[in-house]
Amino acid sequence: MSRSIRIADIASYPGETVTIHGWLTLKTGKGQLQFLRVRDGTGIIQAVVFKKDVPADVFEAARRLTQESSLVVTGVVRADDRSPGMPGGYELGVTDLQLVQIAGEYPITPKEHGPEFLLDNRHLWIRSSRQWAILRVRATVVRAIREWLDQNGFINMDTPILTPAAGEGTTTLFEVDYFGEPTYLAQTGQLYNEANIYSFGRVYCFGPTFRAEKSKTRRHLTEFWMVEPEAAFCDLDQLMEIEEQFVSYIVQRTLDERRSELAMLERDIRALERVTPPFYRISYDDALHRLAEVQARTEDPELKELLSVEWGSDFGSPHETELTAQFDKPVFVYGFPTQCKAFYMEPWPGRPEVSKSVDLLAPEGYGEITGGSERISDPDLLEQRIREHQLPPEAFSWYVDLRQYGSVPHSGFGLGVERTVAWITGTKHIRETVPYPRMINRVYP
RNA sequence: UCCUCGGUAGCUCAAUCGGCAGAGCGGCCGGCUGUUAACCGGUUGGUUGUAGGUUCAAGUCCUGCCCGAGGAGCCA
Repeated sequence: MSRSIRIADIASYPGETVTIHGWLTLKTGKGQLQFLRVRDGTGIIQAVVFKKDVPADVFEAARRLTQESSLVVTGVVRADDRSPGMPGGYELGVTDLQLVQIAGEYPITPKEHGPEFLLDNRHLWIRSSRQWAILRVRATVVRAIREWLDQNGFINMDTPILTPAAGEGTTTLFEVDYFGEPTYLAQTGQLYNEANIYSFGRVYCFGPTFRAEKSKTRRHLTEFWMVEPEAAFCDLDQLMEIEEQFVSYIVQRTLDERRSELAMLERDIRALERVTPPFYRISYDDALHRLAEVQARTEDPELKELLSVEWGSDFGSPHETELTAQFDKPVFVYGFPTQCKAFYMEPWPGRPEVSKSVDLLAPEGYGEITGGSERISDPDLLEQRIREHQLPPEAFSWYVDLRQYGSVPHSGFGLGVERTVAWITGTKHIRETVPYPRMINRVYP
């Protein structure tokens, strides 16, 4: 009876006979030699079955294995530079092999496939090595998020997913029949966070959020995960300091724990190693000047058209791409026009047309990963803004109420998990950064 | 919602001017002692997205619809 081990720990057992429980990801047979690539969830290892080393029925079983067949394989661990895997450098000289199940014809072959086919087979696609690596990075990112916040005085305070018709306008909300009354899936926990800081000081909510936008781009999901920290006695400058510490920690923690996964994904590690405080800070006005320069320089008429932007408009994806191309790590853009941002943002001192808002743009064209602001603390101004935005006052009465009892300057931001994982892993489309993506026209599987 | 491109074997694709619907991979059978998406030989595999139209003849041309991809807007 040999010891059962995990492939991740293979380097601890050179020369020993061990047993691995897993699945066949790939097989290349060569007469009396069968190379089995076996996956157990923790890693991948090559198991070599040589006809003369095993009983005839074991060799026959190895020969008959199909892709994704489940098996229990026993063999001697030996170092071998030729052996692929994760971690590589070791292989298993098979002495025994038990079949658990011969898999039927597996649809995902080691060749190229299109996105529609892969998404229809997402329940199988997650077994592929690239998806495996991305989702392991995601798990680390999620844990790093909680670690940093928990270690820096933020307390986790869950906010509701079923919400009344509040939010920031109802057009992008999914409606749910709540015992005959319409309610909506949350698109933010921020307003509740603002209530919670008066009891806990610094809080965060972390969960799925929902946007019914008919977006069809590589940066959008209808269901995505967002962490939203909120802090009392915190102005915009202090918020940016929190954000850069937070994001840097997430990236560095991922480099510590998931370096080999990032290498599998062929991510440029050095670009991530640069992600340390301080980040660049530019104002909206400065950003506008930079975009005008790019626009004047470019000879691409299409780009020229896409980059035209008036003072007062929010940036689109082309603007973010051009801006972030000028920096080698994340850049804050602060001080957006009041008119293009949400109703609750504090005005800039002496410039009411500008808000104390800040977006964090990831480099390499990944765009906005956080959006935040200092919130209005004055009850009269807040009520005025609610009127200006024609929001139903009764739905926001509790929110205004917060400003009656010890109102303080406070700030917060939201960070999109999928966009962050896409940036860190170098994944083009965020649909690969969540196990089961929800997009317009896709809720299966 | 708008713009562009696409839909042919399980998968990825080809099919010239409208003239017999093909290849690679996968599967199956056989061969091979170091394969890395192995290789070699054989074999299997089709309601060309859908409904109409034009034509002696439509994968190919025309019209509607459905589905997908990339982008815009909006956003994290």
